[in-house]
Amino acid sequence: MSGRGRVPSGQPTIADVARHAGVAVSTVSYVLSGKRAISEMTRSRVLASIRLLGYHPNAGARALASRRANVIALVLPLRSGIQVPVVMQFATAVVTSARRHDHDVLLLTSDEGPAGLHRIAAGALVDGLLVMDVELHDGRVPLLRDLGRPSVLIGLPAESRGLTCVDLDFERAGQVCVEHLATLGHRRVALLGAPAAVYDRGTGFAHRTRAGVLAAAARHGVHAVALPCEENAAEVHRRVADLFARHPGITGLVVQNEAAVGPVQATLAALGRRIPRDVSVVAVCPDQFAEHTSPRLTRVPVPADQIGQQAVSLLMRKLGDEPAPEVTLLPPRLTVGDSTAAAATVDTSLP
Amino acid sequence: MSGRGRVPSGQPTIADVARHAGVAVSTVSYVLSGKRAISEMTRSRVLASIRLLGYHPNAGARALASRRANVIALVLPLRSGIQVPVVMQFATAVVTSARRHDHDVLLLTSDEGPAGLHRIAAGALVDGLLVMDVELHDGRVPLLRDLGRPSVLIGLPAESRGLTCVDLDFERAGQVCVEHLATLGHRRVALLGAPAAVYDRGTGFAHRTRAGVLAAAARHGVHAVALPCEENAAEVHRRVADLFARHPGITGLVVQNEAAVGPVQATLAALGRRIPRDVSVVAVCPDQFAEHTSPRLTRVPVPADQIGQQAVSLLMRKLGDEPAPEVTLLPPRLTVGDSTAAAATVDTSLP
DNA sequence: GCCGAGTGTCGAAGCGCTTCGACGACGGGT
DNA sequence: ACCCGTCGTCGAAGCGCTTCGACACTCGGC
Repeated sequence: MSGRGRVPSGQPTIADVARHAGVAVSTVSYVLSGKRAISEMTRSRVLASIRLLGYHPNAGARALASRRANVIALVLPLRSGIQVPVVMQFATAVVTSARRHDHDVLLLTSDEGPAGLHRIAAGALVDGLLVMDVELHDGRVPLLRDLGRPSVLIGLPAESRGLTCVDLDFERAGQVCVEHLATLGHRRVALLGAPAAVYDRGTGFAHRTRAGVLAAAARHGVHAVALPCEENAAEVHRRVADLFARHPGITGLVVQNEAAVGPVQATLAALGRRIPRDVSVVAVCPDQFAEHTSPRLTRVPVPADQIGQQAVSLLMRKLGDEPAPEVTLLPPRLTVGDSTAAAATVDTSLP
Repeated sequence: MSGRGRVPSGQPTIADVARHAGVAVSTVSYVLSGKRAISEMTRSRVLASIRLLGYHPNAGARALASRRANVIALVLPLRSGIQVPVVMQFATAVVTSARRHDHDVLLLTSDEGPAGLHRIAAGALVDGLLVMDVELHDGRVPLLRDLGRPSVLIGLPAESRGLTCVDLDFERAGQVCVEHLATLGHRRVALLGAPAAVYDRGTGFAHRTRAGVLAAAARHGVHAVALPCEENAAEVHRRVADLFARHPGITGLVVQNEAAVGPVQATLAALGRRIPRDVSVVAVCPDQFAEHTSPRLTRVPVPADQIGQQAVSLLMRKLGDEPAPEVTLLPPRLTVGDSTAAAATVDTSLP
């Protein structure tokens, strides 16, 4: 036993590589980082040794010395009313693009609260943060401001100064839906929005969509009602039946809630209203989902991939101390399916 | 300017705490880790300084010195046919319980492949791995074996020796569903399983459920057919209609696919078969989902929370060098809803 | 009154990496 | 022939933490 040595980790270290290649440790480091010129000969010799020994730099040591962990945090919502598949799509998009920038992703849930963010950021476990599902008046915003680490929000709080935010332009999305219906001659439409709880906590995308719908309706002389919409079949049924009882002339529906689409279809069928003959339906939902319903939905997809990618790019820019725009809103794109058609002459004799 | 010093990070270090509390650095460390006895007086003085300075240990330094990153990797599937909400539930359960063990979670997607796992593990970014959606003959299994880091699989590969696996006992789940139907007097049942692609790649849970269904059926003298089931409405409709055309006597349905439940209900309605009067339906799906359908489903939930928690516990045990069982199968629990009832006298005059 | 077994604390040696300054070797301008 | 700038490499100093051995003390037992 040689004194107080601990057991070696087993993994080869940069010193092993240096020894094997017959160069200094720092040279190996520079080969890896490219921060100084290295002759082609040395370079290839070092790389060969690295491959041969199966060397992987120790993340902790690297983080300690360089003050960069090459890890970003992804703060996901765990709340009710979130659109699970969309969130999942975000997450994978974020992981994939982060890897493309040579970063890994640490998964946080908001339920550890501000303390969690603080712990992570202060402990230098991550270099920057990506925060999803931001509310209009989000308590985490001031925290992010003085966390001392770059961050990007997915979503748009009421006050975005000094922050970096990315999102779909939900207001435009709402407008686009209504404009599509208006063009088809619909004069009375309704928005089946997010669950009431989502509006209550002031989640941006729900409010902005509603605002867009109402604004576009007003502009085009369309009568519009907006109501929240829960995700379970029974409740959807009740709401939709009630809606048509009150407003029998409605011929256009904008559905914001992927989970509600199925029940809405079923309810319309039960009410004897066919899609798109009697009622046209536009949904805000993933393309993949829309393609699998019958009839195929006319929809405005939430481009989770793009948003995720964009968010990562912006965060990387900030990590590199480059300036980043405060607000990036991606333009919505409406894809016409088979669930919308020209408005029929109003037939008030419908049941 | 004092020579070659770099800019200090801004965060207080353990040395700052030690100085402030008037003790040695090592004493602070021992207060934090509890690995040596510290007098109550010193202890509280140190803790006060920590709080006052807002000290958070640097994760990199800690990882480097202790050879433990206090981070585990969660390897999520990104494939088609996965049950997104269930995966999400897993993920959150894992994050939450990991935090309870003072660990964070690094999110990996399998699409970086084995190289990704290797990079992470060799670089000591994580102490252990949690791998989801394991296939019967999963290519990652041999890799995990010689990765040199503890791992726990969620799912059950064909050969589980030397591994640690957690899952719902899907075989029993299948049995329980059939037994429930058999007890109610059903004599012809069908399993609408996972999408064909899921069987093709040999995903354990799908195969095991099918085996359980068929075995229980045989044992109870029930006639059973099992068929894969895609997730889009049109396809479901085709399959189900075809099924009843071929086997008009079927009165019991086991549906394994949350996404298929809605379309199945719609199809049955379209075929003029009422639930549960004409057809009883048992689903393998989350409780929350089952509660929101009408009628409320009889179901065997996948206890994603429990599985996730259990997986983390096992991984922690392995990280502490304690032995862990190779296979942990959680017993399924059937909850009776309103979608199953006693089999009606066979009425072959049905359309 | 002395020994041995704790207790509580300290100092120092790393953990594996990055980065800074230094320095020899070379080459082009004058 | 000389100086200077550039290129390629090296050595060493940390980064902030854990952990080991050492070293006072205190206390009970004989």
